[in-house]
Formats: sequence, structure tokens, C-alpha cells
Amino acid sequence: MTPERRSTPKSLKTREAIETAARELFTINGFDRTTVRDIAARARIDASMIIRYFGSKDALFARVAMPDLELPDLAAVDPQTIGETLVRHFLEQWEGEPAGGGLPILLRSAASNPEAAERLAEMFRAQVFPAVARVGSPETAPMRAGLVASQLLGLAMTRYVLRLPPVVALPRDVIIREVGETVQRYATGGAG
Amino acid sequence: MTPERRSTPKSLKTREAIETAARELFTINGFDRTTVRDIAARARIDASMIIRYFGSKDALFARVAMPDLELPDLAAVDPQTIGETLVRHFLEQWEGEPAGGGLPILLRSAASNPEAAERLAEMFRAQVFPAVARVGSPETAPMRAGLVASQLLGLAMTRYVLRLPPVVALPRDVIIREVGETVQRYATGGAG
DNA sequence: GTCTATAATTCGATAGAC
DNA sequence: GTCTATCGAATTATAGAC
Repeated sequence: MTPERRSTPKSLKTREAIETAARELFTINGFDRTTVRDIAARARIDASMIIRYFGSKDALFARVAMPDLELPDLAAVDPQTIGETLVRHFLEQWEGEPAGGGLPILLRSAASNPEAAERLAEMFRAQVFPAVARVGSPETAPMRAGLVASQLLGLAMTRYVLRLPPVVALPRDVIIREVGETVQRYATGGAG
Repeated sequence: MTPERRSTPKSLKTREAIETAARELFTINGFDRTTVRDIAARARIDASMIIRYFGSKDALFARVAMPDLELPDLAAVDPQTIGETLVRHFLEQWEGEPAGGGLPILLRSAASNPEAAERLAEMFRAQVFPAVARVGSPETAPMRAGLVASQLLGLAMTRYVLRLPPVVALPRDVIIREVGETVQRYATGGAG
């Protein structure tokens, strides 16, 4: 009997082990400082398997660095709490699952990897901009979304990448309140 | 006659050529993606000269990546305009001189280079924190300074590193007004 | 499907001639 | 003071045995 063609458990397990190890190391050290050998060692397989399964280091990175904010429908929430909702969701995305959602990977690598930077920009354009556009004047939407992005990315940079002590120490509810107020003002164009 | 010992014009010129090239490339590509050969080629000298003059690539990076915000004395300005003052100064620091002040270098490399990250954090701790501490309750100073840092770094990331189009397109006075209002609230603890 | 062995580059850094 | 030549280590990726 030939083995079932629709699923190969052994190789699937190896693939997932590689992807998990890659996500963890890319998140911690960024693209440049993560080697194929490091990933292989963590996944407890041989380095050549990574090339065999994914073709190249770049292809593996592209595979595991596909963030999705999975933003809630902002039209359904109270317009007065849009800021807090965005910040809360953003925090959960970062701190939720291990190696949260591909976003940390991109932020780590965006500064020195043009492809990662483009992908991060694209994610904001595709997910944050439309959400913000819905709650204010269309003509100021790009500006408002850009300001929202600047605050959210700055929060992530200082809290998760730079790990500035006072920002790391901030309780989650304080961040949601304080930064939420800023995002609220940016998103709704409080100053016109 | 022995040549004057106190100054060696030839070597000084070479040193400066190396430092200038290094600043430019570190700013564009970050630490990891900049090779000593790249720097040598841009400075139009041999790669071995860089090691001879600076000892190592790390030492050269440390030499050219020493940012100084040169913040104005915030005690001397109107407390109601501290936010705008901080943002305006921050923008001028970035956009002023070529390869503005070492700050872009650090931001490019901070995500994947722990030493650069530590140095960037130290710069904020040494220069932004005291300035913010002066205009509000001492016990909330770290939190307020951290929030200020998050917004300023996020602005830099989106405008100069990621180059998000709507943030790049923002006129300088709009940034000073909008982001300045946020920084003002963070710095003075507007929400308690 | 997995591993050993290695090719082909590229890196930072060194030695020494001139 | 500058360059040529090169070392030794590390990198991604490949070829082929089992």
C-alpha cells in the first residue's frame, strides 16, 4: 500500500517545528542575526532541511512574517472608545500568543530589512487605515491613520524592542487609558 | 625636519572620510547590513585602513553613534508649549544636518543590535527624562517620560525608517501641532 | 525523510611590503 | 600612511549517501 498522499504527518511535524523555531528566533534577534543553523538547532533538525522545505532563508522569513491584526469592526463599537479599543487590541496582539501574530518579527527586522519594512507599512495601510477612515472625514483619513500608526508603533518599539524600563513597567490598563486617549484624538481628528 | 607632531592633516582627512562614510551607510542600512568594505569603498580608501584607524567595526560604530539631543532648557520655556518645543527640537535634530546627529544611526540598528538599543535607551534616560521630570510630579516622571519617548520614537520610525507615505507627507507645522499636543499631555500628566 | 560533507561566498581582521 | 594579499571563521545553499 502506498502511504496516504493527502497528509504526511512526519514532514508536517518537521515543517511546523521549523516555523515555530524561526518565529521565535526572528522575534528575538531579527532577520539578520538569525542564522539557518540557529533555527535548525532550536527545531532539533538539520540545517539542510530548512532549505529543502522552504527553499531559502528569505522564503522562510516571508512565510512566518505575515502579520494580521484581525482588527474588530470599529463601526460596531462606541465611537467614543475607538482609541481604547485599538490600543487594547494592539496590546493583546503583542502579548497574547507566543511570538504574537508575526508583528514582533516585522518590527524587529523592519529597520534593516527593506522587505520587512514594506510589509509592515502594507499591514498598516491595509488594516489600520480603513478602520480609521470609517470614523471621520475621508480627506483627513491618511493623516489621522498615520498619526495612529506612529503612536502604536512607538509604543511597541519602546515596550517590546527597546524595553525602556518605565514603559515596560506600565500596567496594561494605564496604557489603554493614556495611549488610548491619544489614539482616540488622532483617529477622530480631535484638533481638526 | 620631522613633521609636526601635534597634527597630521593627511591622517585626519582619512579619519573624517571614514567617519562620514560610516555615518551615511549606518544610517541607510543599519549596523548589520553595513560592511567595512562598503565603508571603505565610499570613503575611497582601503578596508584595512578602517581597522587600523578604529580597531574594529564595533569601535567605529560606537564612535559615530553618539547622539546628543541637545535639548533646550525646558524650565526656561512656557510650560504650556513644552510639548511643541520638544517635538520641534526633535524634528530639527532629525532633518537638520546630514545624517542628523547620530540618532538615525541608533534607530536603524537598535532593533537588531542590543548595544545600539541600550545606547538609545540611555540617551532617553539621560536627556528626555530629566527634562520631563521638571514639569510635573516627580513620582510620575518615569511614566510620563516613557510615554513621551514612545510617541517621539514612533514618529521617527514611521517618518524616517518605515517612511509611511501619509506620515512622510505631513507638513512640519502640522506634526508640531498635533504630536506636540500629545507630548504636552504626556509630559505634564494631563490625565493624572 | 534525514543526515554528512562540502561548495561558494562573504565577513572582520591581520601581516607585511613599499 | 597606504595598499596587496590573505587568513580564519561564519554564512547560505547544494550534492549525494543512507
